[in-house]
Amino acid sequence: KAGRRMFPAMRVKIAGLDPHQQYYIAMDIVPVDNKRYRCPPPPTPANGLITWLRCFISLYLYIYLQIILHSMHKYQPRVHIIRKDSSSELSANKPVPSGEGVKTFSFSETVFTTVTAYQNQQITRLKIDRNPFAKGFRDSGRNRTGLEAIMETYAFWRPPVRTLTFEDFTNMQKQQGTTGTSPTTSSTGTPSPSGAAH
Amino acid sequence: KAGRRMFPAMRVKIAGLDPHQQYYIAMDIVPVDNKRYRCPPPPTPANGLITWLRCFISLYLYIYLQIILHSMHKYQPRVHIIRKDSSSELSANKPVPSGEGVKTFSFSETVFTTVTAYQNQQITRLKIDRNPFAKGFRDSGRNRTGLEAIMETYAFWRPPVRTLTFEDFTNMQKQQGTTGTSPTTSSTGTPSPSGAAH
DNA sequence: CAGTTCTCACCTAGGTGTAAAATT
DNA sequence: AATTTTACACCTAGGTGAGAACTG
Repeated sequence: KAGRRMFPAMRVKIAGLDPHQQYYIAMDIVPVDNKRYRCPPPPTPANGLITWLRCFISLYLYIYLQIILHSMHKYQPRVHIIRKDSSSELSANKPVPSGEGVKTFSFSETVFTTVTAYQNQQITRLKIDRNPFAKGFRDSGRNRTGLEAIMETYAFWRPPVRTLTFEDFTNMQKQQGTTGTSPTTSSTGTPSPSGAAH
Repeated sequence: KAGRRMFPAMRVKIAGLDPHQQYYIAMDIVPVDNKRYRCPPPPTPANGLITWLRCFISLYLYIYLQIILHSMHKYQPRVHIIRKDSSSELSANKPVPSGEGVKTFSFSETVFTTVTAYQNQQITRLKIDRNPFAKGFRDSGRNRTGLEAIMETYAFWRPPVRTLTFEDFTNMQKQQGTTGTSPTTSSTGTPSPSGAAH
């Protein structure tokens, strides 16, 4: 066991795929630059957090990627949708293919900076308040109430991990069939996950 | 949440598949008869337990099936290997197809009887000694030692749940390619998981 | 009374930030 | 001095059988 889990997690919603076509969904994380960042890190636009909240998500797909990042650097997660017939071999070690039948999406809202210790007290509070595993550090004095609390609860709510069933794929195909034709993607995520040191 | 997890879990090892062919692996549980069993249940052949222990298992595939069974009945788990080109639609609700390209395996060692309360003290001890979640009830006086303890540890050891990666499939295909040609299957399992009542 | 359901203490398994210690 | 590593208390999440309570 090495490194720590990314939080909040990268989440994407995909619509408009061709139900008669098979696709690969790939994800990677690429460096934004070669700079080494020092404290305090530049302020991060956290207002995109709630903006992208959506209520209906049809299918949860958990991928445990073990990605090694360098600390104190900026990274950009990307999502790739690859039509299966685009005859390029897929491998975890090779770069994602490009060209016809391959679409890559990256969102500036999800750029994050890796750290081993939080340099900013606001980031610490954000994570303590949002991550259920950090409940032990929560300041019960400043509890959020009402709609705000509910929204925050649902913003990062996730069902327990499970393996997909045939019914999931059936429902997925049904839902894909009811939408349009051109690929659309939206994402929810924030900066500031802690990264695993090399 | 309803019912309880099957323990020990059904485990199969498959070899001899054609690496250039795609397959579905399916599993179901069928009733052995319509009888309703009463205490004490007939003695179960538990000696097949260690007999089938194997050291090399290349790939773990976790499937969380939610199967509803009736209590106090006997059931037989089955495993199906279905060549993908056998053009019959696969569904969780329809019965498994049969015919060319479909092979079904069932092992009498894995027949089990569903209960809501253990009728046999030996079964209780078996489960307490083997299931890591029941460690709290273990009688530390009768600890097994030496090779026996190691074997028992490995007999039901399982890695943490994770999603498969491309490398897993790559390795899987390599390993399949090195073995023979005709499908072979072996299984480890014992009777007596507790079932979810209807 | 035979079976079933429910609650509970006790586990496994692993994700948090903290603070001290180690490293560079 | 800045950064990383490590051990730790405190969580989430959920799987055990025991035993009480419940049901027909």
